[in-house]
Amino acid sequence: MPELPEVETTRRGIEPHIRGQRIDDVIVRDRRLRWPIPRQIPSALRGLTVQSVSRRAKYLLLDTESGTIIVHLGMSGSLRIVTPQAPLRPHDHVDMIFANGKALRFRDPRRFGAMLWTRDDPLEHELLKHLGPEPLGNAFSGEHLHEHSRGRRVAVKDFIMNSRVVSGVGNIYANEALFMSGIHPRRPAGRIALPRYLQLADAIRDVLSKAIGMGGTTLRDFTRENGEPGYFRIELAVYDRKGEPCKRCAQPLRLITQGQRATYYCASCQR
DNA sequence: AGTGCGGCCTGTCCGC
DNA sequence: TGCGGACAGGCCGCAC
Repeated sequence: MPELPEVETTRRGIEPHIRGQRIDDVIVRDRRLRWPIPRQIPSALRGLTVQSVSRRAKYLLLDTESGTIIVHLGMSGSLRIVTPQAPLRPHDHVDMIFANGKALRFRDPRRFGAMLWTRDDPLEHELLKHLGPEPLGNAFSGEHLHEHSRGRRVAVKDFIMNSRVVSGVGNIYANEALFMSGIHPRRPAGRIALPRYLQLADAIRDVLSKAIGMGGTTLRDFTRENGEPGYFRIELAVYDRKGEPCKRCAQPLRLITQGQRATYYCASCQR
């Protein structure tokens, strides 16, 4: 479900409610996520104060004075600000109760998400330390993509979805960015010249920024911290539009499979 | 080293 | 109406 814009939308939504707030309690109803929620999480967190909510790739980092809660939403996770009395829905696995009377509620039907705890630098955590540059940060560029793709035969779509190359580019936005830059998703990454990578990097930045500005994309079930959907869906040019006319040339869009993921593209605009 | 899969889970939708 | 199968926004870990 959530890609980088949806995670960033969540971060912006929850931070004002929990920043500076003391954690009074943590209720774990089901610890079976991708990795089990550590047993010490409730006792370790009780009494700590959330200093800030930051993001690295699709990981949310709730920083406290003595450690960091690492949250990943996986395919179906969401975080919402509720009152602790709000009725529970299925798959509401965790509540963090704050001193201001609000609760941060973690829901994840498919349980591909994660909630972990580290007292060390979270960026050095095994899950985060090999991540490539942030696509909206200064270290990401067309030159970076060009340099790291030399000699590689992997399809460019899989290449930009590799989190060691650039972090946080998921399936929807990979499809969109390749359309925007006119690159065929199956083209081998090593056979794309620098000017096209400059365009692709621009497209990745643009599509992610714009989606964040619109509160992310809601296809099926993404909801923000307040339960609202994201509005970027109406801007999607190719994703989930099989057979519909290309917005540029009106040819029907195609759907193929790459790495067990859906790829949508225009066969005449993308080469 | 780079590449391509299988697998983790539940919910939903589609065709029969 | 019921049922099986395919599919879904992520990503680790393994075999080659």
